[in-house]
Amino acid sequence: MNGTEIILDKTDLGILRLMQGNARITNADIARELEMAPSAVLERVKKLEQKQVILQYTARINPVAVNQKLLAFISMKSSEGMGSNNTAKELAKIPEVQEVHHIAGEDCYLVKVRTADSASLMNLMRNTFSHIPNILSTRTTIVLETVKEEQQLVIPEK
Amino acid sequence: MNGTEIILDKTDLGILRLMQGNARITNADIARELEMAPSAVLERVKKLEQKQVILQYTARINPVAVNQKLLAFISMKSSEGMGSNNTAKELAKIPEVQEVHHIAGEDCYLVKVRTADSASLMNLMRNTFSHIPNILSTRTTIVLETVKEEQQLVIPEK
DNA sequence: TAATAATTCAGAATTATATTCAATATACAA
DNA sequence: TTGTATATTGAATATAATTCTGAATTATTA
Repeated sequence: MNGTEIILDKTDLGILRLMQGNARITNADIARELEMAPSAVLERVKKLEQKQVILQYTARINPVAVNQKLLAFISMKSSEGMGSNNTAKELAKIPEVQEVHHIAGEDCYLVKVRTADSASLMNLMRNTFSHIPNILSTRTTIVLETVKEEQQLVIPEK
Repeated sequence: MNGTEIILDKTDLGILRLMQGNARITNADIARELEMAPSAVLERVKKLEQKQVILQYTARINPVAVNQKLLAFISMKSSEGMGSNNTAKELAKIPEVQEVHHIAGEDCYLVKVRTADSASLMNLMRNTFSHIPNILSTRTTIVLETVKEEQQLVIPEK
């Protein structure tokens, strides 16, 4: 028992479902949907934010519209011992790096990167990745086509 | 020239930057930040939505809070010919599947999946993936720790 | 069990924001 | 330059957010 357990009831899950689908939904609309008072919705939303159940409200932007056409996954081996993840933390600081996962198996990290094009990916690897210590090797996989990309979670009914 | 080119000016990019950081920011606050009238912000936001520059407003939810503790990447080979991506489309329909990418190289698809635990991943693969035709082989990589996960884009200044 | 405390909620009042619209301004092309 | 389309402003109005209070429910403790 570490005091961090989070218990969410049906109403909370309803709020999360609505906000995951549309973060700009008004409290008033949530209230109508869930048949409660807007003030009560507001209270719950604030609590969900405080408890870090809601991590962020974000607008998903079309990468092509802002000239970020290239998506790549990079597998990286690191010479770091298990337990420390400084390499990962360094990677995480890079804005073009969207994800850093420590994975089971041969390769230590899986890194998701988005840049304008392959040339800028090269630059990023040469200028930025190369300054991060402990990277032994990298294997870059270019995405040719993205069929689905979102991180909507499956929120339980209850 | 296909009429679909999107030209964004400094103001649009400013709006996108603010909304990417906080989708629940008010138009009034955007207006203050960018020194323009709230009504003008509203118009631009609507256009950005129409043009599909803004794809969605979403709340990022802590996966642990809604019992989605397991994250995995699955490499899949498909017997489909290049060009058709029906397998990918089928995969995309599955709610637990967050991403489907067609990648260059040996494996045809990279699939990102989130479930409650390894048992439910097994169930998903046995019950759902197995019904999708043309999948020749899969290689599942379990994520041990996620150091960073977001899809904030690097939005150019101008 | 009874008393107390903590939560949760609804509703009214206030404040702030969204939205609409008409009037200007601006940009652009002929 | 002049006309045309587009974008912006500012005022008015409609909606929504927020605060607060008290009532009701739920948990906690003696």
